[in-house]
Amino acid sequence: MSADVAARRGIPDASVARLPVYLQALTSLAERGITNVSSEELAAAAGVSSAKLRKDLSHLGSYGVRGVGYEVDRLAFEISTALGLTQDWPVAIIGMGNLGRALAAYSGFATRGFNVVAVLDHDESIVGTVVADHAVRPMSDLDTLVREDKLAIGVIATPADSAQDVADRLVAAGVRSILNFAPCVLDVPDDVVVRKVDMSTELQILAFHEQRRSGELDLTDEEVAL
Amino acid sequence: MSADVAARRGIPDASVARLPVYLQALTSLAERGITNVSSEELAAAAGVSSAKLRKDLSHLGSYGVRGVGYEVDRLAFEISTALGLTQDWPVAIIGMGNLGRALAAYSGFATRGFNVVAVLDHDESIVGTVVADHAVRPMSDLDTLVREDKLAIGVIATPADSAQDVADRLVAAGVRSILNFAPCVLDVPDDVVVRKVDMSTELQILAFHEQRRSGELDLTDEEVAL
DNA sequence: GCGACTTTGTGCATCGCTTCACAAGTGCGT
DNA sequence: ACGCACTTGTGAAGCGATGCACAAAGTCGC
Repeated sequence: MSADVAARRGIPDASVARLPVYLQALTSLAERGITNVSSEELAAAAGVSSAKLRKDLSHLGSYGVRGVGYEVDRLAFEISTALGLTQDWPVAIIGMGNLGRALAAYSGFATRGFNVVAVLDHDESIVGTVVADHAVRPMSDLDTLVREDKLAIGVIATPADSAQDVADRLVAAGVRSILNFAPCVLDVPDDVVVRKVDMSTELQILAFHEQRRSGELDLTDEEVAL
Repeated sequence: MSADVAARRGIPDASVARLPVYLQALTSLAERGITNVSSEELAAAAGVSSAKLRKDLSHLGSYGVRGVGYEVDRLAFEISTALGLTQDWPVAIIGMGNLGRALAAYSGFATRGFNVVAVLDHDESIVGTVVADHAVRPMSDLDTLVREDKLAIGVIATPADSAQDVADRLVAAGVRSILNFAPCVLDVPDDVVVRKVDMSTELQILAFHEQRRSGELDLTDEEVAL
């Protein structure tokens, strides 16, 4: 019961962000027929240290057996429960450009607790066309979706200059979780959670490291004073 | 000169990860004709605290004027320099599924110092077809691309089960920066930098917060002992 | 049963990032 | 020329995450 409390309150954000990775690793192990795993092995599969893994899992409860390790299926279930994946979350994708269509067609949603209930677009000429088995709906359908389909998560796949407007409409309709693919910062109320995915940002971070590497070569020439 | 040292060494990872956001905000401000900005204003536009912004910028050097603020163009240039965006980085996209094609068509690359020099796929029946002005090339072209086009960054847009194999080929060819869109953990040597972008992971984090919110309602009933 | 071995869960020290608070520096009005 | 209002840059304190090391708790062989 104390574990149940920990599962709801005070799991560090850094731990939460790693739980999906552990779940991926566990699923992969299960597919290979592995039923038991030690923290050392699972940590290696997830690319983290074993101490970190054990500390993360300890926030969920005590689901391992000392001297043995973790049962793969059991641990996957417990992580799924902690993440709230025992229920299906209705998701809507807004913006049917290249990226939006790719996301709509992506099969990874359905496999783990997410259900694309609708795809929308602002453009009247696109509304009505079919993308990945979904008829594209107009933005005005948002309220209906929240009310009737219990829409909980909105995915923004529009250009940057439309993103804030879409976010405002999502918030107004009652959506409090947003995944933003547009390369811009969204301004939303405090109780709305936004996660940003931006490949330009990631590439720029890679460029930084790439540049730093090439800079290291002539570092010895310059910093003699250090 | 001391600023130049700081620009190369010891910029905290957390700061580097935010620099692209600042750059976005600055670009947006410049487009609106704004030439000067205070740390308070820029911080608001980037969604961070002004203290954090100033500390981040202080790692690059001292490019602000006390009592006035920052010149937008100048600061954008300095951040671009720190990130290594003054040169164009050659990028290759591997995997021409839905996502790979969407990425290849994405215009955001060219605008920010990245140049898609090639798109590749493992599947022989796709090789030779044209995607977004690029003829799809076979995986065996990787070595040539690194040698002749100075390919520095590889973008993996394949299914999860091919991703590790692609990563191994990239590393073998000499690529040391990888952006991974496949939902799996990549095992690479220490000197290779991998950034992972995974919408399933992000959705699961959103699901956690969404579930925690609904759990808070009956929290008062349960935790009387606390 | 019992002792040797294995692995978890966790207190503690450490590290790095964030936040605070203010001295130092700049422009402006008078 | 001078003081006032404003904003940057930064030392120092605070906070959360990470890594270490080991006691607790279990299994296996005999």
